[in-house]
Amino acid sequence: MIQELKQNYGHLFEDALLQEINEVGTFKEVSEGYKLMEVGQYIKAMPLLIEGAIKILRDDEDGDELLLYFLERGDTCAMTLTCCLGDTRSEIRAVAELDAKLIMIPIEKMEEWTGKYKSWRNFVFQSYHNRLMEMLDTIDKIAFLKMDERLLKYLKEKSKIANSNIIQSTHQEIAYELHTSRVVVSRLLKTLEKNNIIKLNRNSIDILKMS
Amino acid sequence: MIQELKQNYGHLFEDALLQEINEVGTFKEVSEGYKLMEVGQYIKAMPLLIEGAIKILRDDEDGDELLLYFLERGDTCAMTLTCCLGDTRSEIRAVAELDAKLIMIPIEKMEEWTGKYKSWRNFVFQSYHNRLMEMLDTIDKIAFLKMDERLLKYLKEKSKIANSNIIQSTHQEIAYELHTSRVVVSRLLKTLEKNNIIKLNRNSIDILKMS
DNA sequence: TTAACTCAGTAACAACTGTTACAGTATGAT
DNA sequence: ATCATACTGTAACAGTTGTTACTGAGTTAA
Repeated sequence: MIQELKQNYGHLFEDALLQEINEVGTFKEVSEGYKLMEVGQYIKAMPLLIEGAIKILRDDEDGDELLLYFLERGDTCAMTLTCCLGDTRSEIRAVAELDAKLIMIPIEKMEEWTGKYKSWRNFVFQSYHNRLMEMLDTIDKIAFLKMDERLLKYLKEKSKIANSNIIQSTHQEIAYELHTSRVVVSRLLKTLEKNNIIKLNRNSIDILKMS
Repeated sequence: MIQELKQNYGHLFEDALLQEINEVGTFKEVSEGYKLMEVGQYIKAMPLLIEGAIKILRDDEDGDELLLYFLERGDTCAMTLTCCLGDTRSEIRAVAELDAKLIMIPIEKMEEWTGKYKSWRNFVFQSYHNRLMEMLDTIDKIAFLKMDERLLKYLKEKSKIANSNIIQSTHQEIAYELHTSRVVVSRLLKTLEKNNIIKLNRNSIDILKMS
């Protein structure tokens, strides 16, 4: 495991810390769609993402959902960090967007390392910072943009994460993540296709213009 | 200053830290409406709120705005924390919601103290946690609630912050903070009045039912 | 090849929100 | 008292989004 760790986090952490991570961390490999975290679940470990992508979703009590943001290589889940402190339950749901490789750190180490390693502390602060910025961005989108703009941004983000111009999703799946209905998504996608921005196929969408 | 510091933060921080805060912090008293932070401004100090309340607003490029959340006694601004790290500009606007008393800490101390004092570290983490939870709450409101529910929640929050059943705002001011139009606010408020939930006056609203 | 199922396209309509316009009332300044 | 201004109420309408219903085209399994 140590080589993948060094590759992704070597520039961030000092050797002693990398050594400790290697000792206490457990390697985990999950496939696309794997549920890493459910709402209400207690958090026992903190993930360091080595490869792949994870999507973070917010659920409300009526079963509605909304995509908050994606995590990529080098990221960790700030929600996990934050939950460790209060020993509270998860407020969000985490699902593998792509096949992913993770190192799971027992939460007891969290506090120990924040005192011991400056690099760890900075990593944690930086993670909080990134996540707050993502949340702000999410708020901007739902507060200030109309559905057609949100949809287009969503498609571009998905495309970037998957590193492909082809998005493998049904209209229904997109509707869930944007918290709207399938019919609305179909309608807006059709308009995007008419404007030669995308091409629609069954179960997939080609992005033609990345502008 | 030391007595107000001890009163509000004495249970959180050890004496040595309180002493340091007292030495390097500067006391600041501002009145309602005072702009503590504009978008794009560099951040030179971190505020510890002693008394009063501060509202945190998000602006978009078209001059539209949206209320994110309120800070109260004992809170600090996580956005400030986060900006200190990257030496970046503020992403938000902060305005005194009520007359407020603050202690301003030079940002150089931030990192020094996170290494030195466990209580400070925990305070900073807890602040991040609280702010992330507030942001989640804000997202819930704008994503899952209709305008009438958002309006009612807004009124109740304002009332709680001001510690009064009377809200001193015009419909236009409310419209700005909810990112909608004055006419929509007037319309929905009228409906709330018809349902005996509020009473409307010029420049103020009485909340009748707090349920 | 059927049958069952999933997915996408479309129309018609409803609900909610945003916009424009105008009227009336309260407030404060001169 | 008069005037200008700020605030609120209301109507009429437009635009966006959400809902229901139905159709037909792919896909998969028996």
